[in-house]
Amino acid sequence: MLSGYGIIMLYTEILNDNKDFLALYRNGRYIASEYSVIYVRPNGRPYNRLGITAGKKIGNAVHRNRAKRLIRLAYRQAELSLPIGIDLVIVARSRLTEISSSEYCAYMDSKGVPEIERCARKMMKK
RNA sequence: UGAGCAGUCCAUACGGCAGCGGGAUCGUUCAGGUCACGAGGAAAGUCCGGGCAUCACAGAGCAGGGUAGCUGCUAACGGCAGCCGAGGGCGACCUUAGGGCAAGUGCAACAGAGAUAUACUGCCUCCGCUUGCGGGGGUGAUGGUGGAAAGGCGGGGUAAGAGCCCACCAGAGUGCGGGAGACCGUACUGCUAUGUAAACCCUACCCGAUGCAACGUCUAUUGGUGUCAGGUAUCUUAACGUCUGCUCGGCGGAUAUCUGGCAAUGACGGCUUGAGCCUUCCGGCGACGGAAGGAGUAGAUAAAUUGCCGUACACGACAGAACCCGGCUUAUCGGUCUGGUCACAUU
RNA sequence: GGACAGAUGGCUGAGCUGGUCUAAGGCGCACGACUGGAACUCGUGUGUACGUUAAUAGCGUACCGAGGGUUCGAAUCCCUCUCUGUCCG
Repeated sequence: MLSGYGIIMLYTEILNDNKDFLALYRNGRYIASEYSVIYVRPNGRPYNRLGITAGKKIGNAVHRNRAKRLIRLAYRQAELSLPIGIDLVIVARSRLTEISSSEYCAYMDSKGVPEIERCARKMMKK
């Protein structure tokens, strides 16, 4: 239903309200690595919501754009294997600009997705 | 051949697969297919100048801000071009906030006798006597200090000295000649005037304020808030509000309360063809102007150009549009071409 | 995106109508006094780098975010950058 929106394909909307970001930072679970920090929280909706943060620390506008692209790419590839009905915020870290996209996709496949699933399941039970 | 100077242009290229943004079109009302297009020379810093929009417009003055050789170019500029002066370089050429302290005021620490006017050490002379001291006068050459000591240097002159006089140089004024002008050249006069205006200031010229989160249209909720209109009560012709900060002046009577409308939220518009770019010709030393012809859809809104693979080489820097232009400044791996200069060699 | 502020020792914070006499003052730190021992209080000292030196002493030079300029002289005035922070109907 939201495919016309572009960036994200199937079940995902863009998260763009500052309140939602703050709520996730406070109440969500997080998975940290040297490339990124992923915040997860169930939202009780029939679709997912994704937010990306690329702060000033990462570098100039070119580097920030690259970080966002990499995260979007990785999310798109991992989307089908994710549970539906969660909010995600991915915060980029400065190491992310130094690696290639395949490296980050591999990380998401092997570690990111299972961790997100685990966190989501735990919080759903509550 | 080497060194160096000034400027122009380019910003890895090509192919394959997957993907993104708005648009057109097919299809159908919702998936999707097809097509072409899709970041920069600085998109940056926000340092200037405009366009555009809203507010205010009877204006006038002061304050405040900016610019600073001249002539031009331009929509405009603190930009650019040419020229002048000063400084640097053998040279091509480069640098230059470059009006006025000779209108007034201020400041100039320390040092030094003395800092914008003086007399410590001196030099000369007169008087007195205890004969190397005291007093009067002349002088600003000498000594040291300082960023700066009353134009500089040499000669004449003198008791000693001094633009007191003379030559040359620097500066000022006046006349004449040249130039569009900044200025340049020259003659005479006069006898000289410290630095600082990126100190106040003076002179000339320019400047209304706010910025696309401007602003316009539609729309949900109306409790408070703001604002506009009307009613009621109170106070009065001076206050208050507003017009840029102030003054004059103009406009609105003001405050409280009640009723009604509007605003916010969200969406859409503003949003991209523009003082635009390229080529040729004409005018101009040039910036630039004119004419003819040609090419050409970035317009997002947590924000689009990417990921992977292959080939080639110089192994790829700085860096991402957010209303739009003209500059300036700063960052930048390198490459390309053009025009001068100097040195050496050969002819 | 736009409009504005600021940057001074380890920390805080004056100096910003240029002057050479020290970059005030407070906190902190070190040492000493007070005490049986501490705290409080009082006193003295205390930035960094380089050079000199046997030397941790003393002396000299430089440094007020960075780099230029004006000036005899700059923390102060002017210009260009860097960084930090604030505001937006």
